[in-house]
Amino acid sequence: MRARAITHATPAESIGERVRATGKRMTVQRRLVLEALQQAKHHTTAEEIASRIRRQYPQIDPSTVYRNLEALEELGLVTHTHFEDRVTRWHLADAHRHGHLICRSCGAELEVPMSLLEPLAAKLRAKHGFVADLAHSAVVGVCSACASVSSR
Amino acid sequence: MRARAITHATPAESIGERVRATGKRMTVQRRLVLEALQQAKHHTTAEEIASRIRRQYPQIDPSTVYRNLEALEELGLVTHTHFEDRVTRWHLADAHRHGHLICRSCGAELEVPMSLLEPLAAKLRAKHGFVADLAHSAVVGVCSACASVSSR
DNA sequence: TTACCTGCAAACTGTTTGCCGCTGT
DNA sequence: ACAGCGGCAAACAGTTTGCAGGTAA
Repeated sequence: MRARAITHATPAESIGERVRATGKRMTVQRRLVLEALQQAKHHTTAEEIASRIRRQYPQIDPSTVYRNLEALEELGLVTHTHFEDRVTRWHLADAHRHGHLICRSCGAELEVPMSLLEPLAAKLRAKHGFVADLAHSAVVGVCSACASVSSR
Repeated sequence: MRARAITHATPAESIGERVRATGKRMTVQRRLVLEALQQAKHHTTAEEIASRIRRQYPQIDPSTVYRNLEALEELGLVTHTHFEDRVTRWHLADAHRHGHLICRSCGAELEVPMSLLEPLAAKLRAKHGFVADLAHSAVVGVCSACASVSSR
């Protein structure tokens, strides 16, 4: 058995196959984008991905990162979410899905299990036939620490 | 009793008072921004506000609109929400609050009563002490029409 | 060999900022 | 009178696009 540089839920080989199966190619840059996403574990920004890649591949261009993220998202391998700023966060599609709570006062990020958000999704589906993706945008509010300070 | 140009829940006079009470001023441009927000009823963008004002006051500058929206938000007279694009939506703070559902397939916008979202907010408050503002960001997903098409 | 993909440079959108003269209070 | 405010122009961040040469399959 061949040694693997990457030990992850989805082996690099099958990702390569999925990419090639659609007529797309597995380039060095595309692999590096995928590796950067795996190493980050949680959500990252395109800029973070670019600068991480730049360490071993300095000529990487931001536009290449963006184009790859878009291509990989089309293949269903990558998804993105929105926080409170203007920056898109990216992660592997098979990564552990969860909701995000963002404190508008201190910027703290909390993660909550999807099971907590699911009842609302079920209600929206039942009442409006709307299939909500509650992990797509962070929930904005005030965290417990900031709330207790401001209520004094 | 004096006739009012604006008939709205919050009379223009008291808005002017609230503005002046904090050392800020009620300028022509600021009044026009407020009027544009009232006329739009629902969420609008800064650019929409600017172009609406431009009809009767052509020299208005986008930066003036932004600065006014920011100032009025500080006073609690105006709030903003985020949809799926990169554009901020603005509305009067006393406007009817509601949640937004945005279809990522056809772009349709649905409004839902806050009462539907409230149970989740209550849960987040109870479990995490997090005071969620569920009207701040639209809920992204797939509307019933698009969902039924794509599931065939 | 032929799409697909890359790096580079330039454009683009929504928004912010510095400056300086004007104006509401 | 004087701090707040407006218009203008320029800067800004994040992202997208056109191009021409390079490379995976």
